[in-house]
Amino acid sequence: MRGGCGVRAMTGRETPWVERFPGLSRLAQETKDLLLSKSSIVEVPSGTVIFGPGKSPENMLFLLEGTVRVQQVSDTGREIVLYRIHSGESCVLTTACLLAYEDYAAEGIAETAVRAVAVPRKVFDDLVGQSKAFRDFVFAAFSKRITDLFLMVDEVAFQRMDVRLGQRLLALADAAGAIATTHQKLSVELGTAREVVSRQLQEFQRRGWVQQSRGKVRICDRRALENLVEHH
Amino acid sequence: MRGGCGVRAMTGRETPWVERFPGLSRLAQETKDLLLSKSSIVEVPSGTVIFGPGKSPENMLFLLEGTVRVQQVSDTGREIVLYRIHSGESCVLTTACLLAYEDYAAEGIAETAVRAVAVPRKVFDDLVGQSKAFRDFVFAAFSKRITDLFLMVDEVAFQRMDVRLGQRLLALADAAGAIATTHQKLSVELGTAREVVSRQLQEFQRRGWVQQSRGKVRICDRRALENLVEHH
DNA sequence: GGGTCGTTGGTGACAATGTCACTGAGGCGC
DNA sequence: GCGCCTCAGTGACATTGTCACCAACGACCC
Repeated sequence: MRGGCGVRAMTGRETPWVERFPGLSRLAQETKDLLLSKSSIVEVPSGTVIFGPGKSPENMLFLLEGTVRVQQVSDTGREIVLYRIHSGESCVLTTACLLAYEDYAAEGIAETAVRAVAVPRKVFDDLVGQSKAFRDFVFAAFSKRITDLFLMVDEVAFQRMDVRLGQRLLALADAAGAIATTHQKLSVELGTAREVVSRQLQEFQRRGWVQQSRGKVRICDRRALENLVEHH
Repeated sequence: MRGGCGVRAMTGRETPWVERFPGLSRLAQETKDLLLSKSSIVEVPSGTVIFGPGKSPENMLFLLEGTVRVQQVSDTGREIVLYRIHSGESCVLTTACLLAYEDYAAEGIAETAVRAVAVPRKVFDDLVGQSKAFRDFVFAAFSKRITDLFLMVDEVAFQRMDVRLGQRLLALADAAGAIATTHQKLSVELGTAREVVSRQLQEFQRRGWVQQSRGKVRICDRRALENLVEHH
């Protein structure tokens, strides 16, 4: 599963990736050709720090497979997950930000093995100039990110910890309700302390909503958690 | 000072506003002309809700004078100031966001009398397509906003209240160190409760750092507050 | 003047969350 | 087994948020 990590040239033989990319498939053929010919596909293994303080990326990335976790590292030593970039989404904004401002404290980490299209800045800029459809794609991505960050601020500032933990558990669980993570990692998700997560999980377990074991949490009563999240 | 609130056509006789707008003055003359001919100047009185839930703006705004306060209104009834748009900056991102997503909870309020240039969406899109300089301007605005929001999340999640209050007092004070505001308004700035602000201000006063009176706070020892903020 | 009312700020009790120091349990390599 | 590291549990305490209530002030009316 965890493929190589080099840069691979496009062959053009297989189904072009643009078509499988929601939001880009409606570009003009001419635009697609430009995108296909001037970009390359990169693969990075899970755990790679794609960008971070002192490490700016020189390309715009469009994720084909995998997820990238973007988190803020505070100078107090604590961390909080800002958002994730999933396949079908782009790193555009993050990249743009980091190019514009040197003193950022956010980092992007490949959470799984990642396959992405790397588009050079120059090509990206040309595309924005040429194609209205591409512009719409880019601005929609920016907009989504900013509104999400608005909600993030709202959540961090005003939401109770039990509700936020419930949300994350539901979001991170697989179909069977299992989550392979530690209390420490969950605390980074929420930007809180490990002890707080431990206490909340104990309370959830006491109520029979989850079952804990070392490095794992299993949701037993999804309905109850959803109810908690709903009725904030 | 509080002028009319209508839309006024550009006369073209006075110094074009583009020139006084940092970041736009380096546009090509052709681009400037397009911007000048297709946009209008609007004036709104202090306190006007420029956009909010259920009230999307149909134009992109470029602020010539005044400031707009953007705040998130939580469904719990609490509020927090997200950022301010000052003269020389644009509303682009906010506008873009709100157009893209209906269910937002942010609102923009004219904090002073505001004079701004209203650019129709179509013209805005054309400009982004035509001018690399305009693109750079827009992307720089987006980038700045997103990195600021990153810092905002960091601050809300990890910073102590006394430090955050000290920061705001320093930021809001005039040259003489005076701030005309209530504890309630300060609590909205920080997204906290009024009682918390009252307690912190009392502590600051006890230490001789500020002097309180009804509806006013005066900074007596700016150095001390700066020291608090520095040494987080 | 006196009365009424909304705004502003003060207070105490309590709950929720964050911080710190420490403990012990589980897993892994040797 | 033994040592070592990660992971989780615990209690004491500080900070912050919530709630209910009250007092002071200013604006307004009579």
